[in-house]
Amino acid sequence: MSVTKAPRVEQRSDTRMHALLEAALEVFAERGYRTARLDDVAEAAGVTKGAIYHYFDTKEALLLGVVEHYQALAFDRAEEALRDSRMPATARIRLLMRKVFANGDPESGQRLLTLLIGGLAHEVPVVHARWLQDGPARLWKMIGRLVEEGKKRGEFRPDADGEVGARLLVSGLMLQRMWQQHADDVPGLAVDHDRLIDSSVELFLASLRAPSGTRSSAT
Amino acid sequence: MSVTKAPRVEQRSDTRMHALLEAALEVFAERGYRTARLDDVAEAAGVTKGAIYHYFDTKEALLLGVVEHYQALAFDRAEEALRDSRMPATARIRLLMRKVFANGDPESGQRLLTLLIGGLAHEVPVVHARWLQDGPARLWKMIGRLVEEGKKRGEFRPDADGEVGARLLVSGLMLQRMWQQHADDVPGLAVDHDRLIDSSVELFLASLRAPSGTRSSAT
Amino acid sequence: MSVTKAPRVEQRSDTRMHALLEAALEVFAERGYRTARLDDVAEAAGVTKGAIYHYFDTKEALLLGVVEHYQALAFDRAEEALRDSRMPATARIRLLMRKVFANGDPESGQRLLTLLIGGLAHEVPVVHARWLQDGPARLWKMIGRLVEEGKKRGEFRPDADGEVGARLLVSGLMLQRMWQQHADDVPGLAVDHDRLIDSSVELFLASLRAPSGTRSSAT
Amino acid sequence: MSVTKAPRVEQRSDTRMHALLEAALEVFAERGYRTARLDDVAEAAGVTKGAIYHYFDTKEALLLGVVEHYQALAFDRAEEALRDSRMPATARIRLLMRKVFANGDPESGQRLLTLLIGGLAHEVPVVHARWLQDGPARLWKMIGRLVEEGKKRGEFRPDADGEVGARLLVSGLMLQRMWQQHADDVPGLAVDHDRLIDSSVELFLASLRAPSGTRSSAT
DNA sequence: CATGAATGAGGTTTCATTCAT
DNA sequence: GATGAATGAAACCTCATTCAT
Repeated sequence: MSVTKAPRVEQRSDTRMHALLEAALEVFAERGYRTARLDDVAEAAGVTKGAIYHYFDTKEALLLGVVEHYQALAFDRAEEALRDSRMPATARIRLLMRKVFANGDPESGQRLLTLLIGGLAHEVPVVHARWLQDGPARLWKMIGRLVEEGKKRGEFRPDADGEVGARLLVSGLMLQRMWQQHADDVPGLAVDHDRLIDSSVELFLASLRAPSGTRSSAT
Repeated sequence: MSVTKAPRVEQRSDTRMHALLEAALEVFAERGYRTARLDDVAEAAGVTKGAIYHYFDTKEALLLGVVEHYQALAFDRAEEALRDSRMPATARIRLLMRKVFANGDPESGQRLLTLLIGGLAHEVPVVHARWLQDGPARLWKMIGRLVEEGKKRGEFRPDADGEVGARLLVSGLMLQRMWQQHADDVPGLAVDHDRLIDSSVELFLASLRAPSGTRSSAT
Repeated sequence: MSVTKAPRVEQRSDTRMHALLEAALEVFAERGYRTARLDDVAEAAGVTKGAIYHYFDTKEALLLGVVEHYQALAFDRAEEALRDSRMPATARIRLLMRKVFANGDPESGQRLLTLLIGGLAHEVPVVHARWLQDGPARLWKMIGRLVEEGKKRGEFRPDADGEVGARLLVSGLMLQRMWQQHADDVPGLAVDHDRLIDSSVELFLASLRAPSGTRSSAT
Repeated sequence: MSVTKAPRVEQRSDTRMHALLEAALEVFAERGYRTARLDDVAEAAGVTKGAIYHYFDTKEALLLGVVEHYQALAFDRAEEALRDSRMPATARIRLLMRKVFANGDPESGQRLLTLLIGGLAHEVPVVHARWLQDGPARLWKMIGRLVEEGKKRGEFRPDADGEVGARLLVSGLMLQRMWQQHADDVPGLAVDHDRLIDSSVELFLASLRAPSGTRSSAT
């Protein structure tokens, strides 16, 4: 009997946990971490404030939970993209960026970024630093490695500063995406989401590409 | 006591005002707008909390003062860069980006960005939206116009998405600069400041450049 | 599961009850009644919080249970001491105090006192008043009666204020015992437990004793 | 002008401070430290809750302020009693106990004891330990020294355990006094205040006194 | 009987803003 | 103009108590 009891509890716990993470992302991104009240999170999750404390010791722990959860999701997609193929670096970079930035739910992606890039640096420096290292920095290092591969294969010119390029691509897309959340308030801010990603990636690739005619010299 | 007060009210006011703006930038950027206490600003400016209310009606008004002051400074430099020359678009873009991002006091530039990109979106949406429009968006539109010019002159290939490129350049550099403030806590985050700007600009220009061999091969 | 439950409900109930009382004394004395959490009591008793409510309606009821249980224990010993003998008052007082204060488990005695003398007065006035009446006051009245007996037999001088003396003896010993729990933190606080009791009783008796040689002269 | 400003501020500050200390003693003793709400203290002092934080960083700091303030007052009286005289030890002990326990405001004395003996041990161990050391323990050591003097002069018998006696006297009186606050709820608890002190001291002295007629014969 | 998730009232602490001096 | 004491509205967190399973 105790065999069947445990799973049920886990099941329920997991469901609630998940609901809390979603609600927290929503509210934190909407209001900002500091500004957001736990009451709001609770309400969004359909529970009362106190219930949150069954799952997270502290407001900050809840935030950390959110960050880790969604970061893991994003990198699962990212690594899947890289594992799948033995395509040219160019194609793999395109795929990687699509997987990371153009996921099914653009809303939640924007939200997370708004939350993470914004205020967190001051409000919860530890969480912020951790995210910076395990998120953006990790991503541009992935791209950096693909660029190196591409250079070896002669796809890219050997003198391009791929590291900085990768940083620019990642940071630029992130900030643009975050700002899209304010598209309504700032005239001229909105861009089509797919155009943003595609053009950015193509420009990035173009900036690295070996000038035509010099294909196989280099390295 | 009233004898000495009258003569240089304006003078003293301006000095105090300036001291307050500097102190506010410092404290807001250090602690974040919400987290920062007016007591701290007052202390940094060498006055008492109540005195702030002689110059600014509200904490938010103080913030707005800071944003406008430093934004004006940045765009004075920017427009000076554009007005000065009739050089090729390539060169003008280089100059513009240098003026905006590589100003004499990298500290204060970083600080301002940290403040503005960060939490402000949630905490003071009005100020944030205003800055977004008058700052970053204005800058990438400037660049966008230069790109159009360059296309007309044959410096750039006509099919490049200059608008998105300009956005990426501006956003990417801003976010990278902001993150540099956390270089100590996140291993592998630091980049040389000049390399960041130079490489970014060169890659941006490279991505727009007409493919070698075609066109007239001019710089 | 329901197969094993029925047979020894009573048995188990009593055991659980007892475990709860012990655990509650331990936790209440350690942390204080208010500060102590029912979770802690439950954990110390090896059950879950909810289970407590099968035995006690309320936290306060649990406390009352503890007080009555241990108070009864103490007075069982006390009355046994008095019933046993027809000795001189002096000897009976010695015996009484030993039974009450020098019981087998000095730990639990201290704990109880710590709990009862401490904060209870404010936190649970009803329980406190009840304990005061049925515990200390009852004890010093017992002693008072023994003193009266002693006076009649000429063991004690008739003008001694036995009532106040008994109060002083009881209160003094209780508070000293309670404070011994902090012997580690306060230098110079510790005293040997037996010396405390013996010396106190002897001094009390000496203070009552008829002056030598002046047996019948009074005042 | 600044000459006259400072004193006035100090003056006001001191007055408020004092009002807060009095109010805090009142409320803490009435409700217990934990149970007491800062709102109540504020109300009793005629200010709002927030104002307390101008004078004390924390609820605990306020408590510490109260303890130190009233402890200092009590020991000022005590030391004055000892300094004044070259009387026999017997007389000095009587005077000391009177000064400490029978001060002009029996209410506030009781209150303080109620606060200090009660719950503090669990709730604010640091403050409690400090008080124990600087208050009761210090007092019974004072008495202990007087007893030693009295032994040298032949006032007291040399074999009496003065140390334990002093402890008993101090603890007993304190606890009795504290309990007097509940005299209304517990029948038979009340004693006349002066009788309590006088009889206690006389019994204490009697217990130490050399048996009549055996002045120099020792043990 | 036992569990443990959920509730919700309550209290300390912070800080922008006001105002008498 | 400047001061700084006072206000009072939030917001996080705790925990006794309930109840469906």
